[in-house]
Amino acid sequence: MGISERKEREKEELKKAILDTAFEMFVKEGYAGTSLREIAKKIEYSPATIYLYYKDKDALFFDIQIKCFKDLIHSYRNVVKIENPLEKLRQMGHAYMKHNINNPQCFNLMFLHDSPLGAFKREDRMEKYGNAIGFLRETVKECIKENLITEKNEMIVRLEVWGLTQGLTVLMVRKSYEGMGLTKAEAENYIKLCWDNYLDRIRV
Amino acid sequence: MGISERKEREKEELKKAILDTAFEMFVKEGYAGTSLREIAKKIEYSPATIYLYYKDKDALFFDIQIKCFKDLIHSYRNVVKIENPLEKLRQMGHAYMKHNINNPQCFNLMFLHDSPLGAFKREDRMEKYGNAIGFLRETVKECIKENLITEKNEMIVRLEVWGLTQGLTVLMVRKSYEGMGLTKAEAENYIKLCWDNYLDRIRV
DNA sequence: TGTTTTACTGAACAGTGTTCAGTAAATTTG
DNA sequence: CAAATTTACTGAACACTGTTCAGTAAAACA
Repeated sequence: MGISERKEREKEELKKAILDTAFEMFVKEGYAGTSLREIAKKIEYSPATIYLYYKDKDALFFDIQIKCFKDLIHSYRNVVKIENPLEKLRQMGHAYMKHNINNPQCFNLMFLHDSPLGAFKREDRMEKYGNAIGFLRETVKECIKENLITEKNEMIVRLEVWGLTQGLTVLMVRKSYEGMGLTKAEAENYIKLCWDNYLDRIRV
Repeated sequence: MGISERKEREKEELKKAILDTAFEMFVKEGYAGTSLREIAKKIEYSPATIYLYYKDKDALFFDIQIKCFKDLIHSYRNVVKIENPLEKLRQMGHAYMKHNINNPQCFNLMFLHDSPLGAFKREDRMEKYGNAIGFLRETVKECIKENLITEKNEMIVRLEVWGLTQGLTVLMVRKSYEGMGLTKAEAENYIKLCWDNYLDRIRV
């Protein structure tokens, strides 16, 4: 069965080529700025061919989002090793914000772009950022268990942590700091201070 | 000069008709889901006519954003009267989140949609949410001045407040709470708790 | 060798934002 | 009042977009 295996391999290679090219363009130009025709031209196939591998633009976009989430989770690789849960939470926040500020378009695609998310089943979505959510949940749980923070309601902490880091990131990515008379570098410094400040306040 | 005045009035009426129809559609269908041809059809004019009143779709969208910001600021009308700065800040946050949760598409258009914002000069942007920013700045300043909060760095407080409320709102609008196993009503309750919690922690 | 399956494409459809020559009516001018 | 000009608008076109589908070569199988 060597032939059919080779064919299978070739198909997967083409699918990967589509995905990689699409990723590059989505990240550079955003969702609206990326056209399937351009992707097709870059990989030297007809636009129709893409439809043999992806149902439509949103199905392709969904896989792009997954790739973005994988990259995000990968940026946690040094954080997961940290012993102290509160320090782990702190580094997690910093890693999260830093990664997204450095990859603003990925952040857009993951959290800010709207339409296609709703088109997929809840389970599909779950799987996407399931790991990231789980990591946060476990770390918060450890912090409470080891009596490192004053707030004992796990959900409250999770929402505050997520809300604050997410909000500060949006502030950076959308350049809202400009309206406050800050440069990007200044704002980035303040963001870090905010996050450390918050953790210092909730620590026991 | 009654005639030219009438003409001027008619022109403004048509411009308003375009804006109102566009607002309705932008809020219902989002930026991408709104087409100038449909707007034109609704007001019973040719698509080309819109271009006599707005340079392009983004110029129209810019005015829509201003309308959204006006609505947002209007939702503060009962908050501004509050005497105690810290209580004013609290109600401000609640009003902000409530308004945006009830008008998620406006929130999208104001803060989450990306492309056209960058196309306008900084001063134009400033003017848009200038009042909202100013209101937050003044309230925070009062809180510090009257020694109501422990943190004395004005910018830190402003960023934390904005970041947290913005982040919690994004969490609601983008339904991230679903990934945490919460219903919308539950999440909305938690959000409020988070915000009150935060303020209780920074109060002196 | 003939048949079927596979992988792909060209052309078309319906939609988009945008431009511009042209037009009919209203206004101003001679 | 008639002619010239300005005003407000439009139809048609251009260059795009996502998407579909009949058709086609080549490869695999019988």
